[in-house]
Amino acid sequence: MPAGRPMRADARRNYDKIVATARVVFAERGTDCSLDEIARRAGVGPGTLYRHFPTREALVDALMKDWAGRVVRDAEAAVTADLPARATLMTWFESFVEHITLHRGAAAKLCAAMDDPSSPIFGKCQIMGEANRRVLDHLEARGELRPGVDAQNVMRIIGGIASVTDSSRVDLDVRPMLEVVVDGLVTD
Amino acid sequence: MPAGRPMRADARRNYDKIVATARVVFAERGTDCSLDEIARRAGVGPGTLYRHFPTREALVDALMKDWAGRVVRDAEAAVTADLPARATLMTWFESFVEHITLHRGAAAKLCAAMDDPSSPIFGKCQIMGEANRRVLDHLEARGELRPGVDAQNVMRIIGGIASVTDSSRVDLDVRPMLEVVVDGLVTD
DNA sequence: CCAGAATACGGAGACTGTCTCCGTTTTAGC
DNA sequence: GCTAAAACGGAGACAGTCTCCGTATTCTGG
Repeated sequence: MPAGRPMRADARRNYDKIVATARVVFAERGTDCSLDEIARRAGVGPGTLYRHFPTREALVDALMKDWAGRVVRDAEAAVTADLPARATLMTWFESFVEHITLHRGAAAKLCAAMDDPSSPIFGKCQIMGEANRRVLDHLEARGELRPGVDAQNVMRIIGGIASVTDSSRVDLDVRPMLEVVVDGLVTD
Repeated sequence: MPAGRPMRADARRNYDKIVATARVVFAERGTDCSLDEIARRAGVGPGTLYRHFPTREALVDALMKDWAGRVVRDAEAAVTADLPARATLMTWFESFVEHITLHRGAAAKLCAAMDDPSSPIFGKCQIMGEANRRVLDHLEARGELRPGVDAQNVMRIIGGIASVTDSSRVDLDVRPMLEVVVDGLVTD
């Protein structure tokens, strides 16, 4: 991002207050909570919130500041652990699901943004996509992946599992589902 | 459903008008359109709509009157065609996705209702679940399915793929994704 | 066929959430 | 300090959900 000139002190203060409050409220009520409530609890007017974050996704994006680093780190860890393909994929996919379901409702938003370059969180999807490709390429190079598998589609499948799990009333275990996908990806 | 007494003539008339209009508006704008708009276009007051259909899902459910029959028929067809496991699953899963994405936004609602007996469309999920189990049981009996696969989870995975596809801005082909899942389900 | 009871209608409006506009306040730079 | 630029914040427009209750329609039995 172009630096522009530094933010004015009050702007910076409010920006930070909003982000901090959003983190709390998103955790409490999920990503679809009222934005005006966040503004109220942050002690700013709604106008201030919307000036800093024109859309809900822009706010979600701001919360994911250090998220990208964690994603890349986990992908790298899965690769360097140098385990059998099945274990590598399971580890990575579990991380994937965990990252994408940080807040309730986030998974569906991320999935929807995967093919929407105009979305503020499209960049995050790209990062996720690159991390995912990193893992798959590694396995492919070792011939442990079935040919013709598109990394983007793998991301969609795992994203779908995460979304469904996230929107379910009950607490589901994603691993059996991930195992099916893993079995569908590895060569035997 | 217990018959109760027959509906009053005007009630029946309005009920039918609302359902017919909802079919049109859902097709135009998806399952998340304004319910008041449906009422307006059906020429009834909002009160009337909400009396007949207390929730949006109750209305969705009413639209799926003949849906259940089609689902069961397709599952049966996939079984009786007696094709190899891969082809059977692909055929069935493609039908599954088609049925669950009848209207934009429907897939996510169906998935969320899968584990929510209080949802008006829970019954539809049950039907879908039984149809799906029917197909999987058939393959399992022939030893063409990997052991330990839970039909409910398969439904969630396919539902997830459908949801993600449905919410995507671009027009995706689900088949490559379904193929991964199929590969993960069949014995080689 | 008509009167009365039962049922259903419908729309005004309460409520909640989104988002904007613009008069007022705060900050930064000189 | 003074001024211009930047940011604030909250009133309020707008849209969607959903309810309440006075009014209208339908059904029933005499």
